[in-house]
Amino acid sequence: MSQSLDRALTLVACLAREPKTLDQLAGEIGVHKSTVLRLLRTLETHHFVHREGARHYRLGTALFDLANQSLEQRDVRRSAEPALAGLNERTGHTVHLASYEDGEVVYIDKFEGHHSVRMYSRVGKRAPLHCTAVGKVLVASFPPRRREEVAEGLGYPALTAGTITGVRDYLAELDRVAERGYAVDNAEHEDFIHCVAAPVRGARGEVLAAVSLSVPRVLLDLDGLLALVPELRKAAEEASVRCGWTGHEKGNP
Amino acid sequence: MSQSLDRALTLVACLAREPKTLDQLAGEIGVHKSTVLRLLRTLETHHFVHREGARHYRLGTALFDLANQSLEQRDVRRSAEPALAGLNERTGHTVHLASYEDGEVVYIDKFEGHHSVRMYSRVGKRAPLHCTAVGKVLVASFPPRRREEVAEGLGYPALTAGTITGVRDYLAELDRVAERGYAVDNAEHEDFIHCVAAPVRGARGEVLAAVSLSVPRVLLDLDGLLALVPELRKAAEEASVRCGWTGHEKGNP
DNA sequence: TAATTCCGTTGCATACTCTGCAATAGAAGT
DNA sequence: ACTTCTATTGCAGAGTATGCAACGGAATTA
Repeated sequence: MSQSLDRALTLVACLAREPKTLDQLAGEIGVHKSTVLRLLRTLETHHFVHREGARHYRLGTALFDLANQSLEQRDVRRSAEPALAGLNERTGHTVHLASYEDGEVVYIDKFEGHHSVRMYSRVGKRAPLHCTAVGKVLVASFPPRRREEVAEGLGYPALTAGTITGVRDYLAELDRVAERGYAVDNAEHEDFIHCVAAPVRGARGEVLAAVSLSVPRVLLDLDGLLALVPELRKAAEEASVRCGWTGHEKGNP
Repeated sequence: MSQSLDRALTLVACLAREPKTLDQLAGEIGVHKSTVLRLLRTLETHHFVHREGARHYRLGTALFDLANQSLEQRDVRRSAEPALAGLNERTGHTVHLASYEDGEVVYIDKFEGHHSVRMYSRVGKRAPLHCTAVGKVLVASFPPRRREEVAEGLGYPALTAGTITGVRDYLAELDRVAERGYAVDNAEHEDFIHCVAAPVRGARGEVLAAVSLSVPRVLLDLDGLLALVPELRKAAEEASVRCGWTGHEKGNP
């Protein structure tokens, strides 16, 4: 592990929240300011950070550039876009596209709901596997052995009253999800918001990502949300077709 | 300048184009693979890169996250969004929001045109100041002395037949832009595409960014494009108001 | 206007981190 | 089974990053 690189990346993460001064940064990561200065200078030449006035640093534009290039590489995202935009248009609710990465869910695309009450999220944000509809869909797509492995590696923090907090319960839930073909998060991640999710499949039937609808409970009760499932699955299927999917439901090759 | 950090950031830039193997990367930056491996590992723990299968690395999701957090901080972007979306909706053409940074233009937002012929660009991309409408608007907003400074620092590469290639011509153009309140790029950056741009101002009248309309010439001739200027200025003004602008045209406080 | 404080910046010597090498291990292909 | 290719690890030396302390400039206070 490279010390200086590690420190530099930590600096970048610190700056993500808000612009900061040299001293603030030095204090936060516990390194002398001269060191921080030098790291910042290198980051600056690569446009990773940018000087704001004389005494503040903020994130630079290389991040935008890299992120967009990276997103363009994600074929699922590009392929799924029209289907998700349509779903968002028709339902008026927040649509997320998420994939599995290192024991977490990562949001790779988002379409804002049309209502004023919105869920807070962000492309690139990570979320737990055990209490999100997308997480359930993604893990449910794994072969049984791996499913257990992953399930056992989770910490099951209880984020709301409804959060699943044990391996057994989670595995049982995954079975249900795999069988039904969609997952529900009944305010298990955030109070006041519930979601449904369905898988997006690729050419060989493998699950590439999960699409979800996130709706504040004040706008729609659980039955209302479940009534949207056919619409959701239609969109997920449309996205799957765009990703090269041809076959039908099942199959873990 | 930190060597290891410099190398690591270069690696990230290399990965932006496409996923690569360890050896490829080592070759590209001219460093032994064991070194590259260690840098990649650190980058990986920060989610800057991600292992794809066993022998490929791609950009990680931290980039999305940071980029989006950073964009959320850019007040201009958030404030200008509705006005730009409206302009895009009404005209059907590509709308860009750009700001000045280190002698270049940086695109900080983009709304795709509705036509199949599109301009290639990307949020985060950088472009020259001398041959873009947004560049002219941004530099024209500087006080005279600084304007000259910047103008003299440019290289004036001729990207098309119409590109301005000298300091004098450029300064004269800036005068016109400042007077008219908008700028034109008559296929000076890319053949086949021409643009018009106008400034977005903040509370004290200072120019925060520039909005532009980019249109392929096959869709609209120059007169047709210029006919859109009032529409463009209306949108730029609307955005300015959202950014706290109250006064009228002129004024460099 | 002068004094004070707060930051950012630079030079330098030291220590430690990073680097390159060479050997190992493991996978893919023949 | 053998070859080839790639990733991975241990080690010792070199070079780089680090912390310190002093400097300088700007803003703040008296």
